[in-house]
Amino acid sequence: MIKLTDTLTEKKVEFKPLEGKAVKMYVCGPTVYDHAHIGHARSAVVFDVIRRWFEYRGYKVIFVRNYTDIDDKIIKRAKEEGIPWYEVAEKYIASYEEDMKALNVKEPTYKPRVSEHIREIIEMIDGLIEKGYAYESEGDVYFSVEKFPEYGKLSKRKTEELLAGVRIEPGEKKRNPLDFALWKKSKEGEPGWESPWSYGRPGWHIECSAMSMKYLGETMDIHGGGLDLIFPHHENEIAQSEAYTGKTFARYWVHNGFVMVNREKMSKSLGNFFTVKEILEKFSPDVLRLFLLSTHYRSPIDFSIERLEEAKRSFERLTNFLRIREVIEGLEILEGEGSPVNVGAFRKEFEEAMDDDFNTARALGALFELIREANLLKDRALKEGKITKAEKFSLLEALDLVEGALKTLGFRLEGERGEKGIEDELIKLLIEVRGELRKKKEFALADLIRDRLKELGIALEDLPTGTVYKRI
RNA sequence: GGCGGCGUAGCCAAGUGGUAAGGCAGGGGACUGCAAAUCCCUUAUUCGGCGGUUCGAUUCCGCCCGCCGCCUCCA
Repeated sequence: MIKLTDTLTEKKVEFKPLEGKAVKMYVCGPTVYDHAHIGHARSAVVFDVIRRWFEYRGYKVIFVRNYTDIDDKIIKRAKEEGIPWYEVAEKYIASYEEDMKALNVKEPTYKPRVSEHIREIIEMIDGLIEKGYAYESEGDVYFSVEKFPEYGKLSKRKTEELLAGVRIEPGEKKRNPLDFALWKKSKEGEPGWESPWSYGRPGWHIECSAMSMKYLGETMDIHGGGLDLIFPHHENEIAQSEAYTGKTFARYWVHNGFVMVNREKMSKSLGNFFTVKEILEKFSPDVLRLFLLSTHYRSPIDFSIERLEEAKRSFERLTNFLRIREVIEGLEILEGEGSPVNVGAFRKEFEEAMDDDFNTARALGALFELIREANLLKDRALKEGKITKAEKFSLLEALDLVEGALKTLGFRLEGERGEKGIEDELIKLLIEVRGELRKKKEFALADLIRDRLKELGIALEDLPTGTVYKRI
């Protein structure tokens, strides 16, 4: 049973799918006017893990992530760069996808773009006008918030309170200051599409409603995104969608916390952001992922290079463990039972943690605990040079669990088990030669091999059972 | 001002009405020809402060202090 925290009810609830063993999931993707930063990465990784966990639990996940490829910022950027808006969009979609691939975020089932769904959007706006929820005003179309009494239910705001803080702009075309645009008439020289109201473009919120309905139907299971989207974006999505269909739009709302820098939200406007690309130049995607998953997805996480350095060392503890496989393979088998590691208990703890609102921090904790126990057994066996069948089996089981669990969490673990290539064969040959030299106590030569290999990025470790290597 | 969240060891971070997971750093040890790496052990009588409920609270309630977010575009 998977539990998750639903923003709408503000409670941790049991997830029950709308139909069968399927999860219909929509996550708000980026507005593509710049490279993604770590905040975007967090959202992407968090929902990637959620998706992967549902799949691990046997659900078929239909995952939709949109691209907002037409909006004011993109138009502004196009002017700055002196290229058409669609080239800006194209460029940053490519950049985003490159990042997602690097981060090992699974490909969504659908990746709809706003500009390719204008027809659906117009249809929906038309329907909302027909039902009396929206009105046209000088080429713009607005959603009438007062027609939807439940407005504010997601963000826990009352329309009166919202009105109190509103400043009336001069030349306002809205009937009510809280009304939001469904369609915006294009200004001179701006891109747009023909519609019944004007040559214009969709407002920001309507796109997600129209596109999610196209791919997921009128009601979806999970709608996700960053906390900052709750108001007004998701609130508006609920209003227009539920007004349109008369049905529940999303059955569960899931929101991830912010990435902070010096206790402030990482954002474009504050300029305190690190792009995914610049971080990946210094740290592996797995390290970044471990950093992001070391805190519960709903809590804020403070970003810094120091934190990443910590995550890196922490990650090494995981991968070092995966490398003990070859060590235990070489041990002599001893009669008897011994004291095997109770791997099942750790698997249970890991799964329970993940089932409990995707508690990755707790789940990772369980893996670290297992690693300590397994290392303990390994060290003892290594000292004695012997291991019982049951113990060996439990260590192999532990290795499988840790490796499998990490992969389920989306870690790549590339190169952690040693690729089989000519390069590796050559390294093994050098290790063998060095081993012979060491036996003859020709340490100068042996050390030369070790030093030269290190210069090439291959670190040797002399263990009681032999020498192993890893790339650094 | 309205709404929401947070405050757990040097740092990061889980967690529960019954006496504090895990990671990093620090200290000690094992292993080693030397080294590097690795591994093990160890570090909170205590969970922002003050009251209350309770046999018992870090966990529930109230107040206070500090920090953050949303209320405008934002993952």
